Amino acid sequence: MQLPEAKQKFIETWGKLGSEWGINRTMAQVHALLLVTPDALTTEQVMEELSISRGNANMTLRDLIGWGLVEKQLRPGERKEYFYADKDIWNIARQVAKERRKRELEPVLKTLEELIQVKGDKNDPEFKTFHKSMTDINKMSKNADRMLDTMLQADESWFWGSIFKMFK
Amino acid sequence: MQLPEAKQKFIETWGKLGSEWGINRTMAQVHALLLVTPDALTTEQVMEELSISRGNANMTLRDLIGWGLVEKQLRPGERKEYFYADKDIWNIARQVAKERRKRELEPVLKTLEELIQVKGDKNDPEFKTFHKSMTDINKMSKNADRMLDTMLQADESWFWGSIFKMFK
DNA sequence: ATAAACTTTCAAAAAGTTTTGAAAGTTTAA
DNA sequence: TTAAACTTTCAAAACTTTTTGAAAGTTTAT
Repeated sequence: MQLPEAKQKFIETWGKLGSEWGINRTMAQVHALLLVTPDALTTEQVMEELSISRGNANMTLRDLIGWGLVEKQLRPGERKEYFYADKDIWNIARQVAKERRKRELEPVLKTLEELIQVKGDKNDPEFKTFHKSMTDINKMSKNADRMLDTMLQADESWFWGSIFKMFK
Repeated sequence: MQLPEAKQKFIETWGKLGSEWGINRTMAQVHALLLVTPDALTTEQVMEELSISRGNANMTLRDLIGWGLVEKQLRPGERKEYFYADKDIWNIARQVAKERRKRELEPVLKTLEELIQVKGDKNDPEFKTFHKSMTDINKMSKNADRMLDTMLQADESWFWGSIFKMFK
């Protein structure tokens, strides 16, 4: 397999993976393209490489910036904006975990707290089952939340730091 | 808030969460319904409670069985099939992690192995960036894979067992 | 102030996904 | 074997999400 074909395949794979995990396919593809490109690209180049429209490229790049995965670069003497992706995969994973925690885990935790407060007849199996499920899910989500929090600070954490080293 | 309303809200929340994570909304909703229902339900009851069609209910229940989240129960002397969801949230999480690992992580690892083999000019920045990204992503995915594997066996593992207890 | 270079917006269209429901299939009891 | 009870299938319809592209907006240089 040659480089251009391999790039194509990676972009396709990354896009598919993204969409399976609730990330827009094009966004994952643009990210993949930037990941295998040594230097920053313009909107124009992204449009060209992936055959997507200007509007789509622009929106997707803005989203990627919102996720903290891509940065805008300005070059002295040029009007065009260049887009560059951080290539450190550990930073990428942290960034994604951080965003999803904020965007998805937090709202669910809020709803669960509310649902746990619902009062009912302690002898009603319906109520008992409901209440137990809510309590259990809440507990586990809170744990996941705390765990993520700890892991996201792994740089500074002796404990997780040493655990991750085990997997290097 | 009263129980029926609370159930409704939970079903809605769980469905939304599911779709944000690449799981079909209805599937997540049916699962949520079964999670807050003490006993097994028939296809008919699921259709009724969620106002969905027979075909949809049937397919969704089959999918849930495929994910290992729901079991079919047969009652002596009855023709109908009953569906019951395991309510142990830790089992649920493990099951989902296990399935997604198999369905998504494994194929990506396979593709990455292939892309890492691609040969090229070691002085070409294009090639260098591509190769480094592939190697890094592969490393991290393999780690995630091994970590999941370890965690999925936590029951039998002294090490992770004791780590999880910290978060109880 | 003007025009060129570039970015952003958004309504409409296309693409993709999910749902429906009627028909076909299967199993069981008598 | 037949009919009733139940389950499964799948093409078409409904719905959701994504993409397009032309128009509007912004910035910069002269």
